[in-house]
Amino acid sequence: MHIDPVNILKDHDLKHTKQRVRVLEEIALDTVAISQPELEKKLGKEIDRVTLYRILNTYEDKGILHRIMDMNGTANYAICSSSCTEHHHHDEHVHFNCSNCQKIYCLDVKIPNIKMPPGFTASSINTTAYGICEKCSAGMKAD
Amino acid sequence: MHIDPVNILKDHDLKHTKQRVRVLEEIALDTVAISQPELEKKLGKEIDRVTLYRILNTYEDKGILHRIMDMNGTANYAICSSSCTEHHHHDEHVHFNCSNCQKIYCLDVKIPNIKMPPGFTASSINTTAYGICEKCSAGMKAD
DNA sequence: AATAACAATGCAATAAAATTGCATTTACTA
DNA sequence: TAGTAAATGCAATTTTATTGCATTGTTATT
Repeated sequence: MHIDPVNILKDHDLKHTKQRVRVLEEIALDTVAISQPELEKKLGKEIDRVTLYRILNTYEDKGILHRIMDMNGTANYAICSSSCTEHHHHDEHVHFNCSNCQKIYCLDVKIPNIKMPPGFTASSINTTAYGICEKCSAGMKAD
Repeated sequence: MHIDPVNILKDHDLKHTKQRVRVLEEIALDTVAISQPELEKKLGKEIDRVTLYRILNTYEDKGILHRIMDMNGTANYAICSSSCTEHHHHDEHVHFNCSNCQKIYCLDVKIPNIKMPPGFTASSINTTAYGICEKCSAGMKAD
């Protein structure tokens, strides 16, 4: 799947601006989620801090990005699967948060069904595993 | 199970101070997790903001409290089960975050085993469901 | 292509949340 | 009960997030 920022914007009735395109490009670069502070570092010279906040928020609202909170309460963003809509996110896959490099992976593993106790109605669910990722466990052997 | 702050402190080699006792008392009041801002509101007159931060941190380090991040990146705290130690938390139960009252419940539901992809080694896992809790769904009928 | 309408951006100011250093107070030990 | 070390409170600072408004840029229409 190839990401085309311009089409994504069109599909969601968002105006085409260079800042919005840049944000999507940057996030599409890697398959892992990128944190808000990292984005800020990378795009800080091109895009105002406040604008970045606003772009990320509208992308989340529109179902273009999904937001994953890490252990420290930092927001991380990844591109949504095509099934996400403005009204409901379908990021029901397991996340993996590496405690070494802090990266958050969207794993190709579905969240198992979990039965809620009487009275509790779940509309969405998130599970994230913490540990050492692929790259770090390879790298740690080498170093 | 009855919570005795004084014994908890002793068991973990922590000095007995009235601030530490108050924090534990406050958290033990309810079975649901309480957010850092709520604690601050409740204890703000008795305990300095900074002290509260420090107490919560040491409690987490010692395995007395576990911290659950909600959707907004706000820290919530609940008393750990007895099996938690200084070196490893065992809060491997499902959390439920009510989108109405924002409360976080520690459900008596174990997280199912999830097989990680090759190269990924998980040392802990967290799953939280979002939706409407028991009390809110009852209350919403009434109101 | 020009322009009108409106949305997005950047900047400045403000607010909120978290952290640090240090003087004072408090708890535990001998 | 005196000494020691740790915990607390306060002030200052830093970091993160939010708001208002003037300016710029995008799109639809002619």
